[in-house]
Amino acid sequence: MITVWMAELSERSGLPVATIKYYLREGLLPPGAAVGATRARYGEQHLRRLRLIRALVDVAQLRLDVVRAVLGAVETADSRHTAIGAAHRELTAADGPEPTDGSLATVDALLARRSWAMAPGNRLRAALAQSLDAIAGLGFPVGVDLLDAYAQAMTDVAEVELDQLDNVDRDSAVEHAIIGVLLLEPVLLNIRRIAEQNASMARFSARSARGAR
Amino acid sequence: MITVWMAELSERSGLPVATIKYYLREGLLPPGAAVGATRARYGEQHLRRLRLIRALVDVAQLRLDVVRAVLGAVETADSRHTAIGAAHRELTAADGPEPTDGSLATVDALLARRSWAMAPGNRLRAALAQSLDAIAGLGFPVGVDLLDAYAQAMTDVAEVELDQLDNVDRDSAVEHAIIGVLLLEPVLLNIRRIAEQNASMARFSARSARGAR
DNA sequence: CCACTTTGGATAGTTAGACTATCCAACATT
DNA sequence: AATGTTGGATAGTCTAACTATCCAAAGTGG
Repeated sequence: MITVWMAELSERSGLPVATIKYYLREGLLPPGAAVGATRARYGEQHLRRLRLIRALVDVAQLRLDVVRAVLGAVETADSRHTAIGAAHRELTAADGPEPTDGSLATVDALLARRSWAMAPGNRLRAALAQSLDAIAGLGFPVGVDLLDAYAQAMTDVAEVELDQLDNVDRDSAVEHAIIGVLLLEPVLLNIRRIAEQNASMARFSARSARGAR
Repeated sequence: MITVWMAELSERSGLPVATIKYYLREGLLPPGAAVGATRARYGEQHLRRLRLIRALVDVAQLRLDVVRAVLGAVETADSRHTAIGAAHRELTAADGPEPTDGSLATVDALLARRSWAMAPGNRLRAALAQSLDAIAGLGFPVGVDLLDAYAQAMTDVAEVELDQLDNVDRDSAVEHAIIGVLLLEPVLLNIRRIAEQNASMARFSARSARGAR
């Protein structure tokens, strides 16, 4: 196993030594193997962890305390299935206003239509209800057909995503679970924006053509 | 038209007077109608704007400078189509590392497969490539079949989303465009997480059953 | 019409998050 | 033995988003 000093870890990760020390202090990076009181060696996994942290911060826009929570929770998971669940659990913050009964009912109806089961304490139910409330509070409630379209689309997507996860060796399953849950979000959202622009442009041209006729 | 003083605007929006003054200074909220040097009246649109700002900050996690840019850009748009485009443009920040040629080629191939056109300067192309690079940099490149699944799913979704936009009166089209682009993102992501958990659970149980047989 | 309250506008202070820099004593290298 | 790097502790910086204070001009109640 290759091991390196702090200086090289800094160089290879592209992060200043001071920042790596900060991550060590914050418990985001496990300490290196101590060799005497003022020296420690770091391995390949430290480098991989640093890169993962940076990706979560830069791409997924997570705060460091959330990164620590996700990393810790996923690490203690004993399977891909529980790893995904743990990642979701840590990412679904229990903050903001309580969801209304109406939005909770909407969510439950959606779950029922798709025969989706959900453990009693799962915060995703409340989180979805909260995001519906936020929109309804602005006067534009989300229609049932849009919710169904989202649910159908995400059902299709989830199958393909899990296919990918099956082809991964056990060691990197944890990292892969985090990547699958978090880092694919911007990919999906960017594609949504492109699709929206194109669909919008198609309708716009169609309307102009009709108007000009 | 109903108009109110600062005190009532604060009360009805739930925001402290100091915060509303801050938003006025920052140009997020248009000034009220001045009545003398130390008095101004605010209308219903100020209240709606404040609620929209809070939703963009709390739900869509936008920074205030981005909120200002989005609001400004969308307001000067002359149709729903251009409003959506303007919102996307302001949201697609031109930061981070340059995308690699490989990821750009992957994006272009995807666009070609779906016959999606894109204006030359559109930053969405680079943004999508960057998010692919971030994942590839961790050693788990995104497969073409996953990209296609995302593209198909988002194509379906975009049609339903635009159907909603058609049923909206001209006045609130701007707000609706912002909501459609930004506030529906958390809804979609929450549904994705629920769908993933269920798909993951289904496979997990299937595997356990096979193992126990 | 006069004491009292509210407001707009300006300015200064606060808090949280994420670093960044400095020190120092203990090693290790030359 | 001189020089240089490291771990560990501590303190300082920077930005974003408020939050608080002040003050003079305007209303308002009596």
